[in-house]
Amino acid sequence: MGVEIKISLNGGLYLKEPQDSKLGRNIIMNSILLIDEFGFESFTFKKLAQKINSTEASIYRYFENKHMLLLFLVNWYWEWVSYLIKINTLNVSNPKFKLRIIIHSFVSAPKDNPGVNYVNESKLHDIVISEGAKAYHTKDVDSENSKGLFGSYKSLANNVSKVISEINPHFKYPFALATNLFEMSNNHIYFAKHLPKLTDISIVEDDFGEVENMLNFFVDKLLS
Amino acid sequence: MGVEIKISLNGGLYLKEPQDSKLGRNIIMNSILLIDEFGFESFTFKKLAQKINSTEASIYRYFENKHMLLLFLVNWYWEWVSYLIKINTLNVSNPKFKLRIIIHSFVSAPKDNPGVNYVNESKLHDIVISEGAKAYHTKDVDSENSKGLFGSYKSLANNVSKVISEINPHFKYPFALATNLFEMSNNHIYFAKHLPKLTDISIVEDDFGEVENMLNFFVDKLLS
DNA sequence: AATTAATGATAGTATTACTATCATTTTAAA
DNA sequence: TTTAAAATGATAGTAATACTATCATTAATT
Repeated sequence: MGVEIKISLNGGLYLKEPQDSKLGRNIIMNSILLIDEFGFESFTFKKLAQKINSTEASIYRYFENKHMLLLFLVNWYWEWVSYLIKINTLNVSNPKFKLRIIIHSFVSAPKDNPGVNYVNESKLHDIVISEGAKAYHTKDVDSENSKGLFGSYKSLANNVSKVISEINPHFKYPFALATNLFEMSNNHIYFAKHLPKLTDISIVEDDFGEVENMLNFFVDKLLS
Repeated sequence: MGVEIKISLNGGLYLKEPQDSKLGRNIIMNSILLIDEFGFESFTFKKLAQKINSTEASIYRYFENKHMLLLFLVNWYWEWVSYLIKINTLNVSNPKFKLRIIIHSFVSAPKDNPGVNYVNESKLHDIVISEGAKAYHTKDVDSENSKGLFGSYKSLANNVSKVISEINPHFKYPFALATNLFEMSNNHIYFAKHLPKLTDISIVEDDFGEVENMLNFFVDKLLS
């Protein structure tokens, strides 16, 4: 019943597609809860197995290791944001307006949006904020990148960079600005919560409006 | 012989001041080399002990664990950058000019600068770029922050934010811009090397000039 | 020369990150 | 409906990691 979204990801991220089985979806759902609860370092497949009444061995049949699982989640997240952006900008042609909607889509994505029942998008957002950078800060970046394991993020960045270039075709840094918007959003939400001296943003009751305003201000200034 | 710099850091970062003993300095020096070589995840105190012909137990007398060691290194790095900025801007009063020098100081810091013999500043810079974000993306941020373990970064951000506010007292995001300059610098150097589709920057022969140009461009636009 | 501090050597423990094997259950095909 | 195949569970085991503890030795200090 209702609309079902299935997000398709690079096959190199998993050993067996977790979205296609009950156990797989359970792994996704509860890994999000556990990583959010304990942090990525303290998260283990054993804990996850216990939580879902399964075994380590079974989880290893889906994911090579917890790093791959994190990569999977992060890619899932960016694909989902891409999807949100797509539907939110469907009939919008003005690029300036489009970029505003894009920013709103990824800053406030998890709040009030169509989701998938086995994914808590809000907690997944928190994970991307707190642990996302670890997904690509590895000794294996280059080999993982060549396998396309960062494809979702790259494709999103590419799309946003196109809108930026539409607004100002002479702007020299469309990709850097695009990625910087994502990184800044995540960073300053994190700073506001944990290292407030590093930002001017404050967050009250999960309202990321100030972040959105800041990004819009940056964009306006930079592309003028 | 020559000028000696000793960088003083929050005592909570270590169990025993490593800069004061031969073994301690050896730990610092070789941990930088090993983390750079293997990446933080694969770096262990055992490997380090072997490399310096010492023992795990001895290393544990200096640092609680490898996370603390990383925090120490990162703080050391930011203190060192602060020091560079201070001497490079000694007689500069124009804040716009000052900010340019600041940017140059941290982007190209490790290239041609007075250093400390037991620290390879260039490799330490690489570590900050590749692993730095892990220092504060932990479940223990809050408690570590309350102990002042991110003090060096915060104080640097504070100083830079002051210069930003001098340039434009009406600018609403001096702290966010300051930290964003650091994060952007590190991120885009990393992207240029490993995920070039995420940036417009390219780096040829360790010349970070393009990064510097980009940051200067951003600053000029945003503060105008 | 005596005392204290720093380091080394060695051993041991709990946890992690897996891999392997076989039994059982579920699903799909004939 | 039976049969085969695929998925999962149960159990065991291994190598490495992240420590802690104890005692011996060496170096520094008084």
